[in-house]
Amino acid sequence: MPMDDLRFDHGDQTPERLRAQLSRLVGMTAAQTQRVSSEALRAIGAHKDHFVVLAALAEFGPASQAAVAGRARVYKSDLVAVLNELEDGGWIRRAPDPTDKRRNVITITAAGDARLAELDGVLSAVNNHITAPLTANERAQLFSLLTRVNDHLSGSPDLP
Amino acid sequence: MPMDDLRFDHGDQTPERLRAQLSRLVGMTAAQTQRVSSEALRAIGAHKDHFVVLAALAEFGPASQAAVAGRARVYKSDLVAVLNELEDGGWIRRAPDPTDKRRNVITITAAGDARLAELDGVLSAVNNHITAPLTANERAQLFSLLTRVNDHLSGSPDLP
DNA sequence: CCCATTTCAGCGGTACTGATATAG
DNA sequence: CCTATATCAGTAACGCTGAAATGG
Repeated sequence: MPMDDLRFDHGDQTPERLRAQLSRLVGMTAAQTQRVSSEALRAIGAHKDHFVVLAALAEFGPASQAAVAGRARVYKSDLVAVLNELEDGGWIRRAPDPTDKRRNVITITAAGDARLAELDGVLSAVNNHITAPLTANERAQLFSLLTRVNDHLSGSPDLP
Repeated sequence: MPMDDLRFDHGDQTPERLRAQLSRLVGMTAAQTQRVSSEALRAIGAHKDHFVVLAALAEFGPASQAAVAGRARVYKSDLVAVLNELEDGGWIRRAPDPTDKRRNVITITAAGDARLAELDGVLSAVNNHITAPLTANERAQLFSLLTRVNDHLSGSPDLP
């Protein structure tokens, strides 16, 4: 993986190195947001992967576990437990694919749609709490900037 | 912890829920940046905490472990191992405080200053790589927005 | 007696890797 | 024979908690 050889432009000799590293800043922010969001989700018996998986099913329709894993960007190995939990809640169905016996076809249920709406509500409240000090414009800016960084770093390779 | 009760403003009925959650976006970005940055640091035998601790010592001068932990925002319990490693490298000195026998006084060495410059260089390159698709203005914006979110979420309470 | 400091031991959740069995 | 799928087992680093020992 190539790495550009320019130095980061802080004002020159900086005494404030501690606040100057983006990798640290984004890491700290992620830790805090994850704490808030998983707290809120745990209160209703969910994890964050529940949301992504249900959202991927609602958006793209029924699919094999491998396809869902790709769309939700969850590792196939981790998806198994998530689907077990979602199945136990009655939010998805896991049925063998008649056309390819290796595959399961995952389908979201009506209860799953409702659950997704519930999770969406909780996460939206979390996102509002997180971005409380920002204006609507600034939220959109932050979102756009992070999306660009994210797309640049991931290049969307398939997860193993 | 209070949570605002407004719904997050996405365009209304969104089919793109997967890309619409800031908590997820910041989490994914953090995972990627951490992977890149810890890879780069491991190549020279360092972790990210090495940088923060050395930077805190360089910026604020010698201090007790508790003070360093507060400034670097590293848990006191985790700091112990970090200081052991930094001491083994000759980058810091750990000496008992004569005025308070509970404390160690941590001091950065000349070698530590050089090591800090090395780590700063590596991390700056990493940050440039991460923000490669952004203009200088956009980098500054992202930095400012994240800082505000971060300050809002942490409120800078002391770590245990 | 209570509080501060250092250290150790452990936990829970996350991203990630590898191996295995089954089937195309 | 090689590849894909679902599943299981396990790892590493991280953020964080709790308790013990020593000393103010």
